[in-house]
Amino acid sequence: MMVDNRNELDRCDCNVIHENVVNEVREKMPDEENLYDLAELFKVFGDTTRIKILWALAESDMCVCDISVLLNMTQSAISHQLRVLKQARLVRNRKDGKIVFYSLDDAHVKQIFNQGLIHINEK
Amino acid sequence: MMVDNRNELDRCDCNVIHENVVNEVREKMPDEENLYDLAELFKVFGDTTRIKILWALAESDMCVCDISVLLNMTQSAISHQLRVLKQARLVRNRKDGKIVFYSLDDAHVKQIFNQGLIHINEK
DNA sequence: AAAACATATGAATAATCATTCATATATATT
DNA sequence: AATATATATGAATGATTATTCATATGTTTT
Repeated sequence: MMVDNRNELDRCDCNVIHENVVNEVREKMPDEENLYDLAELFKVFGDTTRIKILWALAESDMCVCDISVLLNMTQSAISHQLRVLKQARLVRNRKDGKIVFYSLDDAHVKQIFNQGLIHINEK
Repeated sequence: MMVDNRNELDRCDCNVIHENVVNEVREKMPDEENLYDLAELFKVFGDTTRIKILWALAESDMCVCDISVLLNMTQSAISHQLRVLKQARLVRNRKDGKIVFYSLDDAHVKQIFNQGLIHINEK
């Protein structure tokens, strides 16, 4: 009995229309892992509070309290988001007595943001 | 009676530590609207399925069915995500009979993705 | 030592959202 | 005309997550 080896997968409820296109694109797709990491990075950028924090830190190092005042949000909310940013290795912190200063830990953030703004303001 | 006009806001449960820093950063912050739009854009990028679709379309125009097969997902799931991408003006479509072809509607997407990959692979 | 302060964090809540399922629409084929 | 195909879409569901609240930790001041 012949095996059905068309490019038709169980999850897809339609037929392949352009098999060559699919195969060519498949070859050029980055690794699953890279695409996952990329989505995770953008997920971090996809929140107004975190965008604001990053933009602020691009201007100057700031302590948690300063950021809370700047964004008019509770210290707790800011601390939680700083943790997310730190886990994504987008910010780092240094302690000075009871004050903790945060700073940007990536030179590309501003560039990525500017690229995004270009898209937004284009149309 | 004196008005308390320190830079202390009701939402923040701590005192300003570096008022000058806060004021300087505040001046340089982009408009609230721009920051919101930026977060919205990155929110769209912050999903593996959408990242994959965009990356695929950067290689070649594809119909909905092709994309479903490529990503091994249902046509419905792909259609829903294509709608999100279209609303974000990241893709456009053209109809050819009963087939609908989607293509990238923005030249910067690939650049933004590459910047993101640089961050990911840096450390 | 006690009080005040800056920050961190766990649990709860509310909101958002990706996918699925069922079905609708539009076009092509028989 | 009837059937098959490609795509779109509304509702439901389950998962994720941003903020709040309460509280813990660590440091400084009195």
